Formats: sequence, structure tokens, C-alpha cells
Amino acid sequence: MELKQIEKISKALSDSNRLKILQYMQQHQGKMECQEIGSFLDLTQPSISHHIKKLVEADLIQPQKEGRHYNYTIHAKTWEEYITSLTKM
Amino acid sequence: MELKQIEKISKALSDSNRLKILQYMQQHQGKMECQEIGSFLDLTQPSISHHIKKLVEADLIQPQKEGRHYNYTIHAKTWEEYITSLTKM
DNA sequence: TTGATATATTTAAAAGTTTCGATGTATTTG
DNA sequence: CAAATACATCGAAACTTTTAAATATATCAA
Repeated sequence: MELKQIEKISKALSDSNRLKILQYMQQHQGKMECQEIGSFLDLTQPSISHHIKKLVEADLIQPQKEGRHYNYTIHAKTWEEYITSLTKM
Repeated sequence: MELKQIEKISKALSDSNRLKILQYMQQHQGKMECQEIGSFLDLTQPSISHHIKKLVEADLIQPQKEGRHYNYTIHAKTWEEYITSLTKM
């Protein structure tokens, strides 16, 4: 994995709201809907949207549109590659 | 590992200059002197000092004073705990 | 002790991030 | 089609990070 990508993923992981989103996803079979987040994070909808975007851009989660919802799933491959890169580093 | 600590370490890893410092250390038996960094990173001495401080504060590296130098070693325990926390998350 | 070397700290500017209100867009429902 | 729902985008304020110049401190060497 490229250094720039490691940097990007680390940046995505460097905010506790985003870590909480990821934790929540893991506790729900790696899936969640966007609106669920509002109920456990004290943030407005645009802020949540911003955080999710960072996670998507880092390729840590993948969005799937389902009607007017989005469903997000953890992207295990990126996750593994990141961990592998850190381990080798 | 606490969420706040994961956040802090991720933040420390979210800058390519700091990643390069860590890579350099790994390629040199987990050790390096501060001045060596100036020769491969295009940064001034205060900037390098700042980056090293971030890594020390995240407990990713440990400073040891030797004369007028500092020697830094990678702190394997923190590294492992961080990776374990991510894996479990 | 004086000068040189290695690193840290302070200060300030520039750049980036986070947050929210307002508004926009797409999709479903009535 | 109009209203409601889910999410995205824009714009601006507040805050944080990165960087470097200037300065400080500690250690070694002569």
C-alpha cells in the first residue's frame, strides 16, 4: 500500500466520531444506515455526512444506495491491507 | 486500547513525513538519530522536532538521550496494541 | 570558559479540519 | 404532481495542524 493511502486511511481513523461509526458498524454485522448514526452521535446530519464521506474516500466503507437510504458496509480488503502495511512497516 | 488513544495514534500516523520517519527507523533496526532525518526529509529542524514530538506523544517511539544526540526506538508494544485494536474493531 | 553542535520551544502565519445552518437533489408515498 | 424522507453540498465560523524564523538549552571539545 502506498504511503499516501496509508496517510489517508490514518487520517480517516483519526477522529473519534468516525471511529464510533466504524465500531457501530462492526457491532451490526459490518452494516449500517446513515440515519442510525444520528441517534448515537451528537452531530447534525451534514456533519455525519462529512464523516461518512471521509470513510468512503479512504475506501474503508462502501456505500450502496437502497431506495432513499444508503447502506454502508465495511470494506474488509482495505482494512486488511492497511493493517498489513502497518505490520510490515 | 481506548478510543482516544486510537485516535491519537491514527493522528500521529496521518502525515507522510511522520510515516517516512517511521519507515526509516524500521529500515535501520528500529533506531535513528534526529539529525539523520534532515538529510532525507525536506524540512527544517523545528519541523522535524515537531513531528518527532507527535510520534513520542503517541507513544509510537521512545527517546533516549545519548550525549547531545537523541536516539529514538520504535515502541513495539504500542504498535502491536494499536494493530490489535484495529483488528478487533 | 568559549564555540560548536544537537535538539527543543516560542511565536506567528498559512493551510486544513470540523461543525452547523441553509439549501439542493433524489426517491418514495399519497 | 405535491409532500415527506434521506442524504449531499455550500458557505462560513471555530479550531487544529503544519511550517519556519528566532531563540533557548544542553552537551561536548578545545
